[in-house]
Amino acid sequence: MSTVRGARARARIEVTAAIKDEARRQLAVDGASKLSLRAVARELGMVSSALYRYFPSRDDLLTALIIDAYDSLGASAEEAHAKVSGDGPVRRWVAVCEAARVWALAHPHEYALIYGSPVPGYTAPDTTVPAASRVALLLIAIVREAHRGAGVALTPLPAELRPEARRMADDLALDLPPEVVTALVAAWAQLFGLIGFEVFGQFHRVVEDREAFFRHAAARLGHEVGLVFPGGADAGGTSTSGGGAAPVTTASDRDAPRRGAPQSRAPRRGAADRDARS
Amino acid sequence: MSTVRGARARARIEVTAAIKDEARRQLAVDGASKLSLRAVARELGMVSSALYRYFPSRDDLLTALIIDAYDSLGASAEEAHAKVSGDGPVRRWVAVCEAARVWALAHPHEYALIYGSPVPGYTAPDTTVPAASRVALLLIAIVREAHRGAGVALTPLPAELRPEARRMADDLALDLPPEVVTALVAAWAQLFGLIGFEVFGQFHRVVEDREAFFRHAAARLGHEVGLVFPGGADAGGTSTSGGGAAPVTTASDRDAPRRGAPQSRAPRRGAADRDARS
DNA sequence: CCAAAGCAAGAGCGGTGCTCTCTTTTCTGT
DNA sequence: ACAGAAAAGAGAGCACCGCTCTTGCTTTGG
Repeated sequence: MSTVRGARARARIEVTAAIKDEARRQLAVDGASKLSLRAVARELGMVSSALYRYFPSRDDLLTALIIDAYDSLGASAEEAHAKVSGDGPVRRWVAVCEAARVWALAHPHEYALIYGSPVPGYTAPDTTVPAASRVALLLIAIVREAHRGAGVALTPLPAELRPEARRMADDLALDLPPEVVTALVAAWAQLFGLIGFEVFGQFHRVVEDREAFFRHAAARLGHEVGLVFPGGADAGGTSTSGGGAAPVTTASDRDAPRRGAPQSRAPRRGAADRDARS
Repeated sequence: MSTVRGARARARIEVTAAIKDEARRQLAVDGASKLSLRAVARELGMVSSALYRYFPSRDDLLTALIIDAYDSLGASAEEAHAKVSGDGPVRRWVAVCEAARVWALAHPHEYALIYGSPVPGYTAPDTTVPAASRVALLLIAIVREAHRGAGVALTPLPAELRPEARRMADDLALDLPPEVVTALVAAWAQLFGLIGFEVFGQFHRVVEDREAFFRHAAARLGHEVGLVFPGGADAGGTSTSGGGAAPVTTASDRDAPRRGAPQSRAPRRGAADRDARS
């Protein structure tokens, strides 16, 4: 009953997919705000009114594209994560961040659709929530596992933020300390700040080697959420001292004890963290 | 030069301002993509074609609005900075960040215009650059002064990033070490990541006490660029040691399992419902 | 004072999202 | 197997959009 529900049902699925494909194609050319039902219909050889049999309005088509974009991004991130699932948390964290960046650069207009300015007069329905959460859930899972496994390094919260931090911890991941959850939410937003600036061209004439820059920034973000850098390499294997964990030099700031011996018994391929990729 | 150049010239200036005002008003209601020259003209009691005497196209009107928005944001930030110019670098840093956030929340559509998805088919002319740089220059100035004064804490860079970091340092602020410039650029993007997520509704049902959250995140950002926290106060005055600088305590070390085993990373539906833009 | 320049108005072009009606095709219950 | 229901396409039409071009009127500077 579920497989072939008749020629009509199958045709509907196909036409729906064709509409979304053509819409996505136009999206990549003209951007979301120029998405035109008539143009899509024209390209598909149908008449504009016929599209309304499939999507009751332009906004509904947009919603479908948004969900697809979230899912595409989420799938990319999950796939990248799965590829390094045996590695340490920092590496997994950076892998997910990089996957998000790569996806965004490959699909700038779809990225704009989901993380850019909201389309005015349009509010995304709750149907988008599960798809939208995938990357965040991945990040949470990485940090949670790091916490469960090797432990995470905590940064104390100011008093004024403590109740809110506890609330967020309750909402999002009950088994993580509020300090970590707070840092995680911030890192989540900051990650897409980095990606957005690159995709939207704000780094034009500012950052040239954007891949290296992003990798470093993502690693710093990972440190910020408390992931412990094994073996002492932030990202290069050549940095001094124990990891990006603590500032190292100049005047005033003397650093605090790191957890774990800096160089002792790299549990796994610590230092080569990212050199393997170049 | 701007003295009375005849009634006609003055009228032109006034009408131009009136058009921009009305356009801004519509922007705040309907958003950038719904900006309609005809509607502006209608509201102003003129005919649509007359507007083209003042702005040769819709995009040129948009450019004018963009520059105004950058300038408005920049002025807000500079004003906030001036108000705390006697304080330490962290305070000034956070003040500028908060000013940007407050401005963005007060002018969400103008914020979307300058930091949201770029309008497709529209590329901002170089005329926008000076206005767009004001906030960044302010952040640079704060860090530079902190560096000259109390010294900043450095975070070592990975080898692969060093050439690029040096290049950025040369471009942006010759008298700052590359490590700081790199962190500064990252913090700049991350700051607008935080603001953007809040303005665009990504924090809906995730962060409630957004002001406290932002203040903390901004302070962490300040630390990340090497600002030294005086007296150990993060934002409220309860943090230990030399500032939010270093992780202080570690989380559970309870049964750290051997990490060879592929643990299921059970995402476990943890009440994680967030809303994308609303 | 008068030609030149600036300006408003109107008509018009091709485009948009969307609705309504009418016809054709496919599915389904008896 | 067939009639009725449901789904789908076609086309006309509405009100809007950005933008262009032509036609007159007003201001201004030499």
